[in-house]
Amino acid sequence: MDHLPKAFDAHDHSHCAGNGIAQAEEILAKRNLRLTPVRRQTLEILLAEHRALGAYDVLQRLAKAGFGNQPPVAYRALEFLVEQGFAHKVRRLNAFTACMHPGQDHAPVFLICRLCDAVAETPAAQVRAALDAAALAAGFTVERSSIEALGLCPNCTGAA
Amino acid sequence: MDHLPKAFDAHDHSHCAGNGIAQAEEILAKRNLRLTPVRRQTLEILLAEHRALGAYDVLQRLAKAGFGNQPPVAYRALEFLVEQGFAHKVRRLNAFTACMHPGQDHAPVFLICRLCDAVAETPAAQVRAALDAAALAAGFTVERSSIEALGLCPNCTGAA
DNA sequence: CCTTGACATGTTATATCATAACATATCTAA
DNA sequence: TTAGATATGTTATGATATAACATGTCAAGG
Ligand SMILES: [Zn+2]
Ligand SMILES: [Zn+2]
Ligand SMILES: [Zn+2]
Ligand SMILES: [Zn+2]
Repeated sequence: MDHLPKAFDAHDHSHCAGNGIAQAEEILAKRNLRLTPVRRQTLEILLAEHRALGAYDVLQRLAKAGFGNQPPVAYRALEFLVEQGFAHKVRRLNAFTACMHPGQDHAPVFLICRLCDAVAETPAAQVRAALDAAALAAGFTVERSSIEALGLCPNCTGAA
Repeated sequence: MDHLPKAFDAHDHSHCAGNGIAQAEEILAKRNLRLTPVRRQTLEILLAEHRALGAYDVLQRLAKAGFGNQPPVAYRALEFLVEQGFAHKVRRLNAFTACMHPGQDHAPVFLICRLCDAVAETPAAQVRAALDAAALAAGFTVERSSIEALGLCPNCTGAA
């Protein structure tokens, strides 16, 4: 089993975090939008782990870093990151995770491990195509989609 | 465009409701489980429309029908119906909808119209297969999945 | 400069969604 | 007919999310 998503594989995670911030800065500069301190910190919080964090978890960490600790502080930063494509909301978890391919237009497919809570974003083209075809047959136009699988990641498959 | 899902097409809706209850009764009898008054009423409430209702909407209707009006009343009935496969939770909406193919083992794919709120369940085999393949490539074992599309139904596509 | 308008943040309050825990009632089978 | 299992009622609280408004920051145009 090669080419595992980073979330399921040992890797130099400092790259993930560093790249995430760098790409966000670059893309936002092109769009004339600002990666303000709260937004930056929020993205760093999400990038710190390959899993999804609830808004209140994020809020708590923001508060520790010296930002306001009222819910809108977290929700606004998260909303911005989601709109700009640097984070996604995982609906099954009511939680947020950093996007692993910012800049590339993509509808994410999430694999969520129910044991270790790892969240991986996996290539979606085929799944999207199948969904679009099913929708088309029903005369339905897809604008946004959430595709999420809950199960066991490779590391937890044995331990089940 | 033929073979539209009922949710998007004019149809004799009394069949949907009647069949839904009848099938639930039959299946539950086989399983030695009971379609109690609250459960039955809850299923009727969900079957009444091809859309998803929040638990508190359901609760309000249950209260009007003479049942308790505390949240657990609705959540327990909904949980039972979901476990037994007569209803699904639509995660994007935090809401519940009656299953259109009870008895058949299936992971649903939902098409949710953002204008008229109609929710249709559409054939999922291809989409599921694509998702399973993507997961397999990542060494991930899918146990449950939610696949939901938000967009415009055939009736609302023009009106957009 | 300095004003002004857009954007961003802080804060209060409240809305919405969901479950824990325990008391009471009903059904089923020994 | 009584004991255990299942179901319902009720209180209380937890978890998630947004509305509304006050304050602060910044960058352009005068
Ligand atoms: Zn990493
Ligand atoms: Zn895992
Ligand atoms: Zn119908
Ligand atoms: Zn519609």
